[in-house]
Amino acid sequence: MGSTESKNKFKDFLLSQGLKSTNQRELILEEFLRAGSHLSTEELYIRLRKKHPRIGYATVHRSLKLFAQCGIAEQRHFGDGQARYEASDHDEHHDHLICVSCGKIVEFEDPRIEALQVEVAGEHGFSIERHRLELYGSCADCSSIT
Amino acid sequence: MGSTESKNKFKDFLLSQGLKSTNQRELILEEFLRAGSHLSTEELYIRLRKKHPRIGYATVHRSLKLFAQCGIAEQRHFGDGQARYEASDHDEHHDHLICVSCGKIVEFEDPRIEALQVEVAGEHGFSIERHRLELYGSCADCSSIT
DNA sequence: TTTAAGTTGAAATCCGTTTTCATTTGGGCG
DNA sequence: CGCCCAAATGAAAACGGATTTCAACTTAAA
Repeated sequence: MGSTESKNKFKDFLLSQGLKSTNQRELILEEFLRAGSHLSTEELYIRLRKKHPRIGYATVHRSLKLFAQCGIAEQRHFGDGQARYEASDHDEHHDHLICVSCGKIVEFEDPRIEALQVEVAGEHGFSIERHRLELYGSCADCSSIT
Repeated sequence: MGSTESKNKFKDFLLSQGLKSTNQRELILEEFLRAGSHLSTEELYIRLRKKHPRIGYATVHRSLKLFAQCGIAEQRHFGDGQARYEASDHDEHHDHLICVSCGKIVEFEDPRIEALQVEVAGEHGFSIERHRLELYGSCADCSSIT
């Protein structure tokens, strides 16, 4: 999903919900799209603060929730106790490789794994709505150092 | 891992770390093993409280951490913000199916998925230490109701 | 026993998240 | 344009689970 597309989708969402388009929301969305994925609320807040010191943490938090509601962002939890948000591709699901050493996060996608998930779930009578797959280990850089 | 085996492993662990075997720790471990898996600290605490009102939440919390440290339990997070613990099988890894409707948790294991995970990680230069795979959806019971 | 070190439970603290509330702002309407 | 009201904002407070503190109490080794 492109940057312009996300912005339009957000505007439509605000309109449809009777919510208002504000300067803060625009700034936050822009920074969110610019910043690359997997940011925590805190990280995004700090980035914004540099250029726009009057923006409050609560507004960043609330905006991220709105982004998630309208489908341009997704909330993730990688076990460090913080919620992280990533811009969503929407038609393209993906999973994550996380380096336990340097924290690098790589996205991947494998239809074979997805297919097996559906199969296994079926064997237990489940129909899957969504899933979470995270692989934790060492990336190439960190493996070579040790 | 059998119940007796876990108890012995815990005792060995305590000894090896210069920690003490106490009545509370025994009670908590017994109730933990009896209770079936995926309990939160809170849930285990409530169960214990019925028979042993003098046991404190902090002690339950600390004991569960010890169980995890010595390898007889594993901590899990299923996205409801609470840590849950399960007795660990240790040589047998498994993943989870979670019913979003009734909260039922089913364990499963699929070597084909595991193999693909290793393969995909390798393509990105990662070596996997551990992973998390959770499938969220509706179980057979809940699907048939709706 | 005596004693030093570890443990306990209640309460306090931590820390990310979420809410409150007084004030400000957006934008529809005359 | 200005008015007005609902929505939004930001600072601070509240929240909730996890963790720590600390004085009193156990454990187990000598």
